[in-house]
Amino acid sequence: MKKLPFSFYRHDDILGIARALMGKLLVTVNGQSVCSGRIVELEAYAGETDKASHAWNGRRTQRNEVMYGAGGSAYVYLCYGIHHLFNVVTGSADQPHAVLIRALEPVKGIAIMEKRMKRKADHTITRGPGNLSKAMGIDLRQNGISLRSETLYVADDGFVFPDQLISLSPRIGVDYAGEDAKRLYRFYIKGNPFVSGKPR
DNA sequence: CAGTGGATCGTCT
DNA sequence: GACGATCCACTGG
Repeated sequence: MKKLPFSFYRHDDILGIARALMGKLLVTVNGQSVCSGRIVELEAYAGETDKASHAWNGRRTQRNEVMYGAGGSAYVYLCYGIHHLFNVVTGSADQPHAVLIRALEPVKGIAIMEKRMKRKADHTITRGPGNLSKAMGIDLRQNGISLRSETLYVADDGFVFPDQLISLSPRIGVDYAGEDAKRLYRFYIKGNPFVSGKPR
């Protein structure tokens, strides 16, 4: 079980990185509490040329500043005033690519997740970007930190999903993005109950 | 089931 | 002052 090296993130093949992140482990550590989950759904956001991205057309604000740093850090922001959405920043410096993590299959720390969610674990406990952040204890405090931190990291335990299990679709909730909304930038595991949306 | 609307607040105009 | 890379409860069929 190894933390991914920065070289994993710091190049501009955003779709290649997205594909490679499928099946990796997201880990959070809070004191004695360790939680981890396997990535089963995500979306790529292709920087300045992608209308669905916060960095579209070179948009650069206090909020999305971390996207413009070199890959390998966390971009967390608040959505609808309620949900924290967790992104993996990728690309070389000034190349504001990111991958939104949308669903995990819980691996460790399920009792801790239940406590955070105030309910019993089921297939929805880490389903959807808002839910997984809450279950994993991710919020704005993690914005900008390294993905090789003690308290937050992405790891490879050798597990790989075969290509035949991976499906592509348009991204969720980006209808405003015109032609870019049609891009097949969402990756998910076929039939996995932790994947958001309707089964397909 | 599908469709609708409320929650709730940091961020940008 | 408006709105969002969401979620869930609630409605009606």
